[in-house]
Amino acid sequence: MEILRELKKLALFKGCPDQDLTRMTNCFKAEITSYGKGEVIINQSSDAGRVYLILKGEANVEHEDMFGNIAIILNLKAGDFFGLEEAYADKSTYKDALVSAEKSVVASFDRAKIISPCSNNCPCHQLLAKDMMKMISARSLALTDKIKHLSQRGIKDKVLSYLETQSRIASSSYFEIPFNKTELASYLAVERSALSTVLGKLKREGVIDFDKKRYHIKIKNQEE
Amino acid sequence: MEILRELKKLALFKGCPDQDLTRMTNCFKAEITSYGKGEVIINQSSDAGRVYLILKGEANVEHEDMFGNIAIILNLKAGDFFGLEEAYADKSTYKDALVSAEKSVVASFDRAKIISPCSNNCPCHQLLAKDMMKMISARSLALTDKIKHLSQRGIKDKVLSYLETQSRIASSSYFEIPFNKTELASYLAVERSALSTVLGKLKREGVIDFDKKRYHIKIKNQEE
DNA sequence: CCCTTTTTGTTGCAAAAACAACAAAAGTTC
DNA sequence: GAACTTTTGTTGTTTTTGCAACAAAAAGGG
Repeated sequence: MEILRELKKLALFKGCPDQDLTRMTNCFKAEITSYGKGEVIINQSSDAGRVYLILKGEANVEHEDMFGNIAIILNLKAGDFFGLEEAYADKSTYKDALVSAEKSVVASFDRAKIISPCSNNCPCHQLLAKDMMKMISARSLALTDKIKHLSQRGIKDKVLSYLETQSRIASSSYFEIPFNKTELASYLAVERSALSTVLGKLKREGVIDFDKKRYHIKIKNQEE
Repeated sequence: MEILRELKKLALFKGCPDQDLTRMTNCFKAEITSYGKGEVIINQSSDAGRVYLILKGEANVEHEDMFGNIAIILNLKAGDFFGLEEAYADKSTYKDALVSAEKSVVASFDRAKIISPCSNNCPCHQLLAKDMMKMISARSLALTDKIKHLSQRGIKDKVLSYLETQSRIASSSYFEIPFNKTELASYLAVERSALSTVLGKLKREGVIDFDKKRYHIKIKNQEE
């Protein structure tokens, strides 16, 4: 089965023998779908019946507010999930949309099977529960990081806060981000053209350098 | 024991018989401490060895950035925890501080005992695990809500987005928020005086009314 | 009740961001 | 490679926010 091959690549299932994986995917009613760039995987406000797991590519969690503005909340990569919080917190609808950011492959599972102990007594299910806990916790910490970026006073500080976090994640002053300039503006909740101006200034000042999605922090903020 | 009385009031432990509660609190090495307004319960960057549970009063999760600006990330009430994400995601330090927002009573537990199945086989421990999952998920959703407020274009939209969420939580157009104006500015990451101006304008326009920490949304944003 | 501290509202000014419109550059498609 | 689409940078104008300083109001503490 193709599902198996993809799942096995993820850290989440690395401890699972094939046999157990098959049993689990059956139990979870797993389904796999491919999406092209910009395709909506699941719509904002729709029924939260399934949990989604990115197998390949990337997807963005997006939110449209009452004025029609669309903000990118979070970028998800292979191994990341969507909808798990709603499942555990028992929310009946998603409050955000999941949109494929490039060609992607996404698995979805029956939410009820994921959150409650399986009657089939799947061997890896308990292990999985702990991993889920870890993933939700990591998500929560990531959201807190984002709040710190958004809490910065100006565009310059917002973007530097974000880039420094990305640099830390990559453990290098050279790194690639998952957003183009338009998407970055949406992620940081600022005007695209204003962001462009600020980035240009930072480049001219020699603080950072960038090309496409690749960035380089040349001078780090040396306080504290 | 005093601990018992306080714990029993929380939804988290409502299913637990006294006997099991006692066993658990011993097992978790529970400690209880009282704090006055403004007192630091746990410092940013300190070792993340314990998990904190608010028993009485309120506390704020605060973050100081490299410029010395302090932002209120989140307000915690009785029944809310701090440090659980770090425990499950295996982070060794807290990246934020926990500060008592008023007179409060806080329990703390050994993080290792909380996250791994107890060898004593405490009867409620498994039940607790599921509740933890629910709480972390709820936290994650709350952080996403906050990101939506911070993603709004101006102060006016930020504050209205926040107030509408609070109104929804209270299921009433009359509600009380946990922040004074200074704290609200810090929570929404805007200038206090600018917020004051905007709030005054919204009041004069008849959109909202407020007194101290009590607010009333008179005209709801009627789009979408 | 007086004194002190904290909170809140106000104002003028400077700085920054939003907005709009456009042009250049890069990427896609056929 | 020509035509089209998307992304990016630029500029000028308007609006908003940040900042600083101050005064009034409220809260807290002997």
